[in-house]
Amino acid sequence: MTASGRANRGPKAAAGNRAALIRAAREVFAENGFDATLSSIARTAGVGQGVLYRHFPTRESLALAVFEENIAEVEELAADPSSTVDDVLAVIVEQITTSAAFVAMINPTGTDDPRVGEVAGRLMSLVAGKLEDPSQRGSLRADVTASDVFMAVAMLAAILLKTDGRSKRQMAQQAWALLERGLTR
Amino acid sequence: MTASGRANRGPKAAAGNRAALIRAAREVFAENGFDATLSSIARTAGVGQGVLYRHFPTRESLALAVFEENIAEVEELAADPSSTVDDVLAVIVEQITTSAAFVAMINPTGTDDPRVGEVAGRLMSLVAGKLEDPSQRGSLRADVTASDVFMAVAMLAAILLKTDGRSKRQMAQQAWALLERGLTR
Amino acid sequence: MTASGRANRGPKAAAGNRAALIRAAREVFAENGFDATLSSIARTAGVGQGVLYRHFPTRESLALAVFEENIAEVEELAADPSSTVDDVLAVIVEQITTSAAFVAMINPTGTDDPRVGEVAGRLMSLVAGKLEDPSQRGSLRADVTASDVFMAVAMLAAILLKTDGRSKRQMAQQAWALLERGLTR
Amino acid sequence: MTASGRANRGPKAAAGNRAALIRAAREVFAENGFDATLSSIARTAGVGQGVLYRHFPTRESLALAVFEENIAEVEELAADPSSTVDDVLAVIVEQITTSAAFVAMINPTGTDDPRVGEVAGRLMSLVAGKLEDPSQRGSLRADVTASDVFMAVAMLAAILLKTDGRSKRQMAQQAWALLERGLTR
DNA sequence: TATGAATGAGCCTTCATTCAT
DNA sequence: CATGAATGAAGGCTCATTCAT
Repeated sequence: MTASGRANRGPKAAAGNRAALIRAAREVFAENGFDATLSSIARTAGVGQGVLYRHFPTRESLALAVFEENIAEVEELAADPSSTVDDVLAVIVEQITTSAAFVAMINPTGTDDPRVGEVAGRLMSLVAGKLEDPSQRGSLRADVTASDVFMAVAMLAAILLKTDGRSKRQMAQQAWALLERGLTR
Repeated sequence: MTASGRANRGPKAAAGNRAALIRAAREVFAENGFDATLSSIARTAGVGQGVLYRHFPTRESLALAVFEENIAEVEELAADPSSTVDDVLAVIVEQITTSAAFVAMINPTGTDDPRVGEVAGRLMSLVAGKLEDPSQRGSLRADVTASDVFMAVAMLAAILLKTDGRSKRQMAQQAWALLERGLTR
Repeated sequence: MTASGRANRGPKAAAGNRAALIRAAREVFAENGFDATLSSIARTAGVGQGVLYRHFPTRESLALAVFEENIAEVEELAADPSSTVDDVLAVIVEQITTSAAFVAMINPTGTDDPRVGEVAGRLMSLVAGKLEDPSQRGSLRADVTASDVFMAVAMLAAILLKTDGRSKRQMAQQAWALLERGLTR
Repeated sequence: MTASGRANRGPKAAAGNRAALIRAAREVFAENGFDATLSSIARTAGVGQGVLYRHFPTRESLALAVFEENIAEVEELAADPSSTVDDVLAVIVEQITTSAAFVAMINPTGTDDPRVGEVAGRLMSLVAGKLEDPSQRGSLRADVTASDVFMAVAMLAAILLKTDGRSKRQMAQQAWALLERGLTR
């Protein structure tokens, strides 16, 4: 006989649990910031603590998983040569607005996990690539570098992380308007 | 039940302790953000927890003390009608670069202490006042509001908070250059 | 960061821990009053602080658990229409003698937990109900109210709380004799 | 030069300080119960912590001092052969109602201070003496002993200690009415 | 002798992490 | 493999007590 409450649904549930954890993490991170308690994530996902740790031994690895879905969307868009940096940024800004923890990745600080840097690097060079092609550069000023772009994104993320849930949308708009002005003409 | 490690250095130490606490707080806030642990501040200052609480009953009162001199400098400069918003911002940016937590004050979130809001408000209206006078407006664009200005400052602070000590100066320059471009023409 | 002294005895220990906590709480409450430190209860039970909080998130919930069986016994007896207030009081007095903190419940002061008031209210109206029926009133004087009865019980409990373990039984007898005389003819 | 705020008023102030401490203690004990913080007493008295400790090395010694004034009044009354135990009790009840900490003495528990027991004993034999003289016995029943009397007083005190300041007077009346009935016919 | 600052122990509470079942 | 209880470290805060001045 297994534990008590929820039954052990066997190996088949593993994939589902993983997905549920990612979904829960995205939600909880967005709600409470990147330093939300791991318990709350497990609870939201409807799984035990152990499952969380089995799938994601560290907070970063979890964030990474959350982030992978986001970066997939960004990379897909960027792969399309007809999209501009403006378009890519629009997506990123939208993602950050929804789930501020997305940033904790883009602006990797205080973490040792090398994969985090790797992912950030991937995004970075992706943008750098587009910047080099005038047709994909969008409205960004000529002297703006990928580093500038990421800094802008990081600043947006950082401020959203400290912004109350209700005001987030509005703050995102105001802040990005300012940053965009700084990046474009 | 008392003294075991550190000796009681007597009342004479009071002023020194207060100063040490402020110094430590400035350092720790800058390093770890406004939500650094008070214990770490006490530890850094080399005093017991009690001393911290005696001098600063709340986290806010400590922050207030830490930034008192910063604020004084800003207000002094702003009082001079021949100074522009640009000048004021230059000073603020410099202060933030040195001690990033200055912003936690300017962007008061999650605090009930009315004095914090009061100080933030003072700074805010100080800038607002200067913005209204064309001769003190400096190079800021016509549609830029005090709220925009503070948001920019908050973003700078937020990113510096996540920046490694050694890179701070450089990051501050790059970031502020971007933000300034967003605020000015 | 975890385990060092006591070993993790696993989930199987849960029921045992809960019981140990209740036992410890009963003992410690009786010894030191309702404002005993929770740490001492955890220590007495031989569990970590966390376990205590997991099982009983608040001091009140612990007290409630402690006195659940006491209350049950009282209510059961009271439900029998052939029992008198005298009988009910005899049981309560016996319980108090064993575990004085029982009263802290009956005389709810300084708590916001509605369940405590609810339980106290239940006991109170239970006695009040019996008082209204002459056949169940026992030997209590006609002008004695439920409030008088509970005050008497509270006084007994209060004094037992300050009485040394060895003398408790005797003190309980002497005190209740006096109080009973005050309540009856 | 002395410390900072209040000046060192020299040896002459000693007596005054002692009196102020006693007055403050009586007030604070009555307000917050016997476990009020010593700091609050010193503050109320308008003296430093050190002075409190100089005059009263222990909480008990302070209580003792507070009590001495009370017992003086009681002894004076009792010395008058025309007064009855009823009269004496009336005074004690009044004192307890005003300053519940008075009890902490009468029901000496959890203290090692021998003087406390001594004082309690003095009061006890004083009452015992009056009980032996029918003309001073008042309305107390024949089988009531001094121990019963003190137990009653202790119970009153104990319950008042847990009673909210505003309801004290009323509670005292109700409780004593009950106890008195138990002591008299 | 008085002052009041300093000290640290101790309680409360929350969580990351482990591990028996 | 999943569950969820157990553990204890850590941080916040309060106070009794000491002691330099």
